[in-house]
Amino acid sequence: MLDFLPVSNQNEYIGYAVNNTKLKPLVKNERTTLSAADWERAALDLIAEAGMQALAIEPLARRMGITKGSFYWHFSSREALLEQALIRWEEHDSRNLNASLGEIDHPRDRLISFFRRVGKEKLTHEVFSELCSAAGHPQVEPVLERVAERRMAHLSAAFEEMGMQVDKARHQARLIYSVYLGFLQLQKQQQTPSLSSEEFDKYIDHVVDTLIPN
Amino acid sequence: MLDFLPVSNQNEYIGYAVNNTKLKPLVKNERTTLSAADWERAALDLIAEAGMQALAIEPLARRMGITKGSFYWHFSSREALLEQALIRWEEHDSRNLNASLGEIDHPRDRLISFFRRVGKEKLTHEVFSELCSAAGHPQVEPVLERVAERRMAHLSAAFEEMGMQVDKARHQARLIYSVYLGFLQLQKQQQTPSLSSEEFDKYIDHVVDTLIPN
DNA sequence: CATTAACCATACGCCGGAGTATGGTGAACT
DNA sequence: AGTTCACCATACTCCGGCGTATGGTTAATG
Repeated sequence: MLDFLPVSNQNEYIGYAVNNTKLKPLVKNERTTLSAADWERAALDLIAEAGMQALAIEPLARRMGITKGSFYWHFSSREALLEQALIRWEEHDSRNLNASLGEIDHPRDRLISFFRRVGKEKLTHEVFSELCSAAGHPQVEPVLERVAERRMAHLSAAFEEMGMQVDKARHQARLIYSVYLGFLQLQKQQQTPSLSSEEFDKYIDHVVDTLIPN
Repeated sequence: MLDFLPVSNQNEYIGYAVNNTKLKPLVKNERTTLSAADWERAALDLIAEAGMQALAIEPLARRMGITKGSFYWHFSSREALLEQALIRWEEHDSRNLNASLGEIDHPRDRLISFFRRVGKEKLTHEVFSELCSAAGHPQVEPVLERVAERRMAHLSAAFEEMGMQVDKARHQARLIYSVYLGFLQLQKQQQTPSLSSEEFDKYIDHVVDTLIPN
């Protein structure tokens, strides 16, 4: 299970739990107290599994073996939880993008790695996929827009580095990003080869061949 | 407003309304009785506007200026309505696909027209877009699978006609269909050029150039 | 003209999730 | 030792959609 923003809780919430109670890792605990971050992570897990419409606070609480009473101490509403969870996810995704594409020298390899990444980082992608299904949701929409902008900027930059003129690079970036989105959609429909088969590899090769120059 | 399966109501429902009451177009009517087909069309309209999760029977009834009492005469449940509405939509879409692609001679033009179709037939595409957001829904999933299969078969056939070997044609079809799905997604995120601008046309040209040989 | 059948309205009970109120508990500090 | 505070449980109310029951209305028909 990924962690989504490991520590650095300087901005934890507005004025609530800090949960620094782990100065001494007590003996019989392992039933310590929950923090807002725990709820956010659980929310993202649930979204990944069951989609946005399944994000209800009571089922979530049941799933965590706890009651609503806890939730409404950490958050003022369901909306607030979603907001924080989305922020957490977006930050995580943004860092991820830089980490996995920032340190690859050749732009061609960067582009290829963009596709290969679909298989890795499952949770992040599952969340993303569900968020895409919830475009139109007022809280989700701006997130998707920013993420798309960021990713397409990366792609576009890579193409420019490969000597493509700006307009064409933009178009190509949009095109590739569309392919990526469409792939996620087909994946949700179980209409994509099993992701680690040779069929899949051949398809990826085909995509790379037709979409990435050189 | 499109009609989705105009007449031919031989299979109207199981044994219910036939609604042939319009033998004499009476004078003061225009407040005639509703049929199951009316509910199905209204359901599709609602899905197109607000998505699957908004398909609730009471709001739908309000929207139609009527009450639940009518609905439960025509249908046994919300699920039954959805089922019929999806059947209606799928048939309509299937006929549409053949109509708009079946009579174009050159396969290249057929492929190009596949993209241009996104702009036309708004309602159908809006419904489709919302259905995509509801992949995972047990009643929607099989529909999406069949539709994807049908469309990719068309695309694949066109590429083969252009002299492409079978495997490559399949891959290319999947690729193009992915682009199409991704485009719909970006459209829902309002991140696609305004659909009738030159920006849009240039993008389409770029797509056609890089994805369609010759 | 009375009856039947198609169609719709009204009124109900049920369920599940959102919030609220309030009280309980354990650890930490004084 | 007692108070405080962070955290959680319990028990409500409210709301909106689902499905049912039942009765009303209208048109066709014998």
